[in-house]
Amino acid sequence: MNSITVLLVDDHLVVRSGLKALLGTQPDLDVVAEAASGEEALELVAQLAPAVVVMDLAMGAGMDGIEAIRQLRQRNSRQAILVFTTYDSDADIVRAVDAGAMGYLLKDATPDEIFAAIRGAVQGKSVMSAPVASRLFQQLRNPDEVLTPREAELLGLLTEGLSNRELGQRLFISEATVKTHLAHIYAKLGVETRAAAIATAIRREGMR
Amino acid sequence: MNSITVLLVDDHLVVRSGLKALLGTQPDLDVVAEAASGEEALELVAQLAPAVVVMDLAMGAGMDGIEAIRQLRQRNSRQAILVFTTYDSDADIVRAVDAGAMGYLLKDATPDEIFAAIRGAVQGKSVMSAPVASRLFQQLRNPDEVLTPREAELLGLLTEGLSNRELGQRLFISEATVKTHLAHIYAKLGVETRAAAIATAIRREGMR
DNA sequence: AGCGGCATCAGCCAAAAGGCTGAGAGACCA
DNA sequence: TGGTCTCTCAGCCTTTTGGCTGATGCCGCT
Repeated sequence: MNSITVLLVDDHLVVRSGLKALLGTQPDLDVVAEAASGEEALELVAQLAPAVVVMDLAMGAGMDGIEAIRQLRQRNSRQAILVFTTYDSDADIVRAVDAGAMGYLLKDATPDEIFAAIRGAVQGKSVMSAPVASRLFQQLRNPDEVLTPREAELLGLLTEGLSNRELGQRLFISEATVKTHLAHIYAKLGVETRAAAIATAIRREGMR
Repeated sequence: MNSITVLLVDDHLVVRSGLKALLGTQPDLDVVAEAASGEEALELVAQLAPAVVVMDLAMGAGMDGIEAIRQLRQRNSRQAILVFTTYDSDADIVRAVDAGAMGYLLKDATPDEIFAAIRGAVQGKSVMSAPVASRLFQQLRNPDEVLTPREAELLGLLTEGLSNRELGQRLFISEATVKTHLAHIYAKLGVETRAAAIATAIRREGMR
């Protein structure tokens, strides 16, 4: 019947045309437009009101995917938003779901997974790749491992390579307090040294 | 005339088909095969002897792109190898060129750039995206800041969060030697602590 | 009022990391 | 052959980190 209208958002032309070619093999899926940036996506959604938006998170310049999702939600548009990206970083997943994404697919998903996700999304089903799902579950199962705001702040500075003294100065707290926070952070991250903390933080939060 | 035969190597189906669609618009470019892994690529090159191999560096499982390039070179095959990847990390660029890549393109390159690169590659020209080129130049201008192989190896392990003792055990060298290497690495990276070294290494090398 | 979570700080001690100097072996190159 | 680079190792000393214990004030919830 009515085919499902799809908007593709990805800053890489190659990915867009690949996805378009792929979706073109399905009679019920209809790619009505492509956007190379978040801004473009917002415009096209307003104009075309596609049923599904398939969106990459990393966008070269300007608004990133997360922000685009958030803005789409705010304009209470009723598109189902599917994240389609290369990386499965904890922070990205949580932020995307939080911003209002219906599903989260990795770029190495099989065609069938992609089709199923899009069809599911319009029906309100939320679909995600297996590795993504497992990460989400882990977040939910271990709320103990969620950093407090202050700890997160400290961890952020930690990944810049600051020493305890510098951390203290930057946050206007004593070195003793810095050490206390660090101990908590290490425990929550499951590491024992600041080096490991930095490594896991940068890798798992997708910090750059 | 004789069209240019191309082999695409990328673990993402979407990227492959996008690239294929793109190259399909050019009468003189002929995608004769696609590979999803380094191993597959080696096989297909042996069978089909394409004129150009367009290869992603990050391959999900098994042999990565760099290794594939190296092996292709060792089998003194005469393909021109073009790297086509998302990130422009210093280490990747150097390693790819070192392994024998003819060119280095980023995935946000325009179609024309991609076409030109492929055509240039078969003629022995080496082509690279502007940001890539500038990084390479910087490397050439500051040879003092280039890590030795051993140092790079150590830095790689460092970003896993290992201690000096663990580094030594892993590399079969004494802790004293580890500290020597680290001192050199810090000097070259322009940092003073391992924390900062890890931070800059992960961020600038695109390590994950 | 009481309890728990959060942020703050202190002191003590052991372990790890970092700065410095010096040095030998092998590879490579002019 | 001599110079340079790389990798290897040692000792010594200072600074930094990390582990542990304990403590205070604040806020929010019951």
